[in-house]
Amino acid sequence: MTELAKTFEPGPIEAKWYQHWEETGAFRPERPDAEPYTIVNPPPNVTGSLHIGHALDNTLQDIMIRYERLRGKDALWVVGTDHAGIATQMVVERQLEANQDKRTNYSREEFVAKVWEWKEESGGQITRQLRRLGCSMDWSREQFTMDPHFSEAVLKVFVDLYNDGLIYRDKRLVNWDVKLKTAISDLEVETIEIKGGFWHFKYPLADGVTTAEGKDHLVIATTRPETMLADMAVAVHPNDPRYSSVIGKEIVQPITGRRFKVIADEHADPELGSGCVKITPGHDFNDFDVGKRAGMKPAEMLNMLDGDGNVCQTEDGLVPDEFIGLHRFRKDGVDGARELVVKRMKEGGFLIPHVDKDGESHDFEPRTIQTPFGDRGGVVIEPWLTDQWYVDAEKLAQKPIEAVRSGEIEIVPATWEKTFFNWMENIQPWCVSRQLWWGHRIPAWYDADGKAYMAMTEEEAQAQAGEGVALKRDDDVLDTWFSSALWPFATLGWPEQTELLDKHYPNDLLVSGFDILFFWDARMMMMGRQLTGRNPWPKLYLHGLVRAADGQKMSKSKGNVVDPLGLIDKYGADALRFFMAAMESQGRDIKMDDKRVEGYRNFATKIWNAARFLQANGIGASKSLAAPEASKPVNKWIIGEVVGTLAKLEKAFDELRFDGMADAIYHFAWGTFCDWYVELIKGEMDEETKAVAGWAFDQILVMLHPFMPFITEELWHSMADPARPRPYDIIHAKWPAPEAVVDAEAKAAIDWTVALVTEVRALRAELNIPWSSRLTLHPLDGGSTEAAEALDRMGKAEWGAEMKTAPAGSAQIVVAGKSYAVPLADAIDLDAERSRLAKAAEAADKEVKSLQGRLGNPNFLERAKPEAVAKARADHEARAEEASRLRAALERLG
RNA sequence: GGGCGCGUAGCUCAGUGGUAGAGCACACCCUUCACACGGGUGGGGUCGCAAGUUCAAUCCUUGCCGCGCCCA
Repeated sequence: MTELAKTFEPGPIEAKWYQHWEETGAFRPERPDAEPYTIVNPPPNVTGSLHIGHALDNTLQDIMIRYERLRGKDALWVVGTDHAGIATQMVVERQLEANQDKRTNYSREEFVAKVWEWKEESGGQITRQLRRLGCSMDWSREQFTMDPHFSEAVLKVFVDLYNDGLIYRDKRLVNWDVKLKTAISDLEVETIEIKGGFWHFKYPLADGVTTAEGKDHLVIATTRPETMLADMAVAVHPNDPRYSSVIGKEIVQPITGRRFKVIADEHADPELGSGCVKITPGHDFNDFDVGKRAGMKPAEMLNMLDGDGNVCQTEDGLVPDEFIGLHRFRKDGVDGARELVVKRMKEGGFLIPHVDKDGESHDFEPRTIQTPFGDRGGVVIEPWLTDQWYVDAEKLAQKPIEAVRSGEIEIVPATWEKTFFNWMENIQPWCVSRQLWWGHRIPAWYDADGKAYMAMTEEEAQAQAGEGVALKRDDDVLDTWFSSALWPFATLGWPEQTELLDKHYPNDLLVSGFDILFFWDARMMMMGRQLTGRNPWPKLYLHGLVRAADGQKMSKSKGNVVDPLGLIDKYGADALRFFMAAMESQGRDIKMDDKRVEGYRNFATKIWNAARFLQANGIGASKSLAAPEASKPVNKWIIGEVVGTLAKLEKAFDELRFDGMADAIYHFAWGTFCDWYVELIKGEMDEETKAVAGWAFDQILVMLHPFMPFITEELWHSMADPARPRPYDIIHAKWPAPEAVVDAEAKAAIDWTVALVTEVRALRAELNIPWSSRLTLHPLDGGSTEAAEALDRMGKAEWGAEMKTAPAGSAQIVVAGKSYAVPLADAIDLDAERSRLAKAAEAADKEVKSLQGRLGNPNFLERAKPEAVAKARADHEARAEEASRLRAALERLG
């Protein structure tokens, strides 16, 4: 055995073993004939660094992988990074900006080359950090979504889906980010409430027409007055009697002079404001639908903004010159189109002021507006009319919906299924084109007439178009999630039918945060079913968020981000991992709690010191996988406890109850092995005991290994005799197989010993009896006098002769219904002893009373389950016995 | 407005149709030869509120109050 240092220092041990594992290829040993077990890691952004959420996500996966590896499976944990289109492009653009440079100073090829350069130098920081956490992924097959084979798969998927009619080009409103100048997915839009205004305007009716009430105008209200420049209709509800006479009549827009119709549409709510709504189909999602219903084609819809969100001339040329080039609304303290529109309308007498409750007049009514923001750019999203590529998500969603409904795919915890169905059943077309340079460029080539040719290469496209036809490739790239949706199979070689793919696809489990259920998980299901005909995995485990100690979401802007590497430096990776497991109860968010991490660091130290004790007593590595032969109750008992713990642990693994796993191993190792077994065997170190102790400790190491890989590997080796080193590392050890059962007799005996020792200790503590004074216990009614050794060592007490009555000046204890007198030579504190006994008697009485009440109720006897009645009877008898013993003891005391 | 979840010891969280558990914190004792990052012993909860179902409710149902998240 290698002698252990007095204190456990995680740092050097972690570095040593991780390097050893990686160098020896330990993360994926050759196991060609073993049953496969596969998890793909959610690929972190190549720009990312390890945050606490990654620590949780990856710890849970590593626990599963290490567990299955110990169980002998060919465990493969696929790892890699994601090219993260927008995020990565932003990083490199910011770098350029820092040097007064910008992207557009370069050609596309030059810029993309710069991004690659950045990726090689600074990308993938996170993969180094995952190693600090002890994650055992297969680094030898590390992937990147822009790798050649992966990129080829992406393009193939695009072409195939297009040919299957599942991808199409369409002119629709998209969520346009005016800062990043690209379309983004509706999932990337965050709705935030901001303070805004609600303006009311008069829209004059043309040609002298008046309403039923005799008005020569309609009143419209809006939170976005600037869009007036592209208004194309005013809508009223078809059943609104106030306006039925003006439907089909025309409005003259005061600023542009544009004439357009009053149309009937149910979108106009008669209860809301005046009941009239201005319609700007090119700049509002609702209005777009209204416009389509009114017969307008997307191509005819007016657009008044450019990609930067500045006013441009509309197709009909009616926007006054003074508006052209203005920002959509006040920006950087400079008024924009919104402010000028209000000013001109007011000057023209078309603004209806808002009168507040104090009778004061204002241009607008202050309101809280639900406003869409881009989650990356951080600016207000503009609904913008553009040509984009769309995936027919509705069709692709069908199979995954059925798979989850039928149970082919299990979502854990199941509460997420409702959310999943709700989204999948109302899924919108998925806009997959992005106006970026970094990413998978869309494999579409256009001829002069705008006809598109889909092909893997330009040559193929040219062949389709015919010789001599001038082609131009689509400038856009694909949404990053489009490619990461292929992760479970393209990382294994798909579309080639490789051996790896055959063995490891479908995967066995996916672990992700619930925040990417739609972004990623659902899309893997869609792509998996469509492209491979199979579900990517049968089980999806969703965990929550790690929150700051006060329950707030962690964010850089709040400055409450906890760095997992800092926690590892302070407490060790094993402690952080154990914390993550222990706190992960299905679905709940985890509140960060350093004290708890510290507690698990202490747990690691406890294990460390237990190993030191065993070593000092000549106890080393076990010689067999099965439990050694045992004759002594204490040894039979601890073997049975291992069996019980293993059962609890495996059940928790089966149910993905990480907190249950942690609880089982923690309580066995500390509460059972260290607190009782080790104490009980002190001074009884015969060969049998040494063998059992060494075996039991090995079982702890192996069961703990998935949670605390570093300390267990270190102790695994240091427990071995240097002359006979372990035949394998613990990472490749065999999962416990005790081939033993719980011995009920031994268990009863040890339980009794534990109760005895606990009673004696309580007596000492409550009566303030110093450990220097030895006690003698006299049975009063034939109670057992076993376990003298334990009583001596752990209670500093010994058995005395049987007595009929307790002598004066005795304290008394009750163990398993039998009384013992404890004569105290020194003056006994009678009051303390009396109150101690009275308290115990009262507790027993209270329960007796409650059980009596239940048993006295004929309804209970008749209707309750027989087991419940039997248990109540047994409990009543035992507690009544105990109560009477305690009362008797009290009486004897006088 | 729709959906989901949560309110259990001072704190962070488990849990079960038969009168509640853990860790931390707290109090007292202990430098006992593995461990003070330790050992021992305790105190502490009308399980958010109200009704209902039941022999029995912290657990099931409904309503209310408070908090959080997602979607429109």
